[in-house]
Amino acid sequence: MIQSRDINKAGRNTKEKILDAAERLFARVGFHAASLRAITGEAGANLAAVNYHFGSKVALLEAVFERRLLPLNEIRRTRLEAVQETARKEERRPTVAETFRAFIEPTLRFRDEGAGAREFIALVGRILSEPNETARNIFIQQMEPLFWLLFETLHTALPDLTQDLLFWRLQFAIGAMSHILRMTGKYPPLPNEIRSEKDTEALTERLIAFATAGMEAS
Amino acid sequence: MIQSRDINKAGRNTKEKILDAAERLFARVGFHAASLRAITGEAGANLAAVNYHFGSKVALLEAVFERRLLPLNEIRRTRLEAVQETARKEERRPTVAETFRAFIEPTLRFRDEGAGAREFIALVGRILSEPNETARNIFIQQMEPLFWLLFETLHTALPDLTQDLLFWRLQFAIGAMSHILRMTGKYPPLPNEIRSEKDTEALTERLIAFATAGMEAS
DNA sequence: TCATGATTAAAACAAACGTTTGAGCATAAA
DNA sequence: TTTATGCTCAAACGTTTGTTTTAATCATGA
Repeated sequence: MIQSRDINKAGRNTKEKILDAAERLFARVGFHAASLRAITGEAGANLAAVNYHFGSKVALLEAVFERRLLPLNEIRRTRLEAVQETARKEERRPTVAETFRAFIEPTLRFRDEGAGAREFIALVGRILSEPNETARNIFIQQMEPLFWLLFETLHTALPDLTQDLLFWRLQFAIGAMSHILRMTGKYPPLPNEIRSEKDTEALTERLIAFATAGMEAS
Repeated sequence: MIQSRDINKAGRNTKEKILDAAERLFARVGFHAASLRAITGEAGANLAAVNYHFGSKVALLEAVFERRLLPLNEIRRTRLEAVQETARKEERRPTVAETFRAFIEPTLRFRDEGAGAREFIALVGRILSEPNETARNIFIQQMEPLFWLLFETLHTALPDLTQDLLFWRLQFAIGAMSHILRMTGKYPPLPNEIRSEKDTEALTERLIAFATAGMEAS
């Protein structure tokens, strides 16, 4: 009875299968357009299972976030603090490149930790541009402390920039990142002669280089 | 009878009021979430008027696009071609900065051409990240030739970049631009001590500087 | 003045949505 | 066995969606 949740494998599997399917569909078609019938259908579960296990659709979205965003944010927070700590010990300012690397590398690397993680990363990019406020607010709420840690680190890296200018340039960088996170597969107008670079590591380096140069623009 | 559409002022006003309201609501809540009842309600028109005047909801979206996107794209195309022409006459390569200026300046300036235009620009940013394919495809279809003109101009400006690298950096820049186009009002986690820079011209310069530096990153 | 076509109004349509209900089934504790 | 609990299931709930229909209203040319 106490650990019935762990013993009842059917129940646990249903809950996780719903989480997986929701992650996939939220990322692919957005929160609003992903119906509970489509989610439970893909999960092989009953329609009522969502409201039984999670309470509501938005609670399901929160659960999808918490399962992956908390660990991911923990990694990014740790790496950002490590950048600050290292720079402090070496009595220098953190560089913009290493700051962005601490943030971007774990984010894009997350894509290679299994199919579900890849869908989740696309979901992050998708939610950042969701028109629906309830969906976006859930995400922003979990993101805001990390955003300001990133902002603060960049501020010490670029002390000559006004906070106003720094804020907007960071928004540009976030826009660039979330845009490519959203780009799953056939997204852009497809170039035929251009080989689409799927390699995560190469894309990471390119994004870091782009964002760093943009932040440091004279 | 022949020009009854022009004579009947009530009808013309209804059609345009619907276009205005649709523009506003599509930008604010997205295509999917903007119901025809909300649109016609805000326009002060009857629900059936949309299907009478436009045929369907997606046709309404197309009409909203065509009213403003065609003139805007014409301006951007002309300016991009002028950049190429000027560089050719002066026997030099176009610069990245003037290329981006030709594209970004008309886009953001469009915001100051009345309230409706401002909503439309937000809509452009919104549609670029719409999960709904039908909505996005309508936009991409009208955008694609301009995208490749921009790509080609940047390619001559940066001949040392591989097409693959250029493509991705341009995607980064587009992501940055569409992100701020979407940022109407209270969008980002609001900084209190940071004065939000609303001035279009200043924002344009900042975006051009950021994108240019990113494209030219070593 | 009358007829005609354009436009609006109100109502209804089927479909899809999130959510709720209550019965049924399994398993563990008493 | 009996009781209780966790879970699944089919069915229905009331809304809301885009679209269609039918009748009424309006402006205009003959």
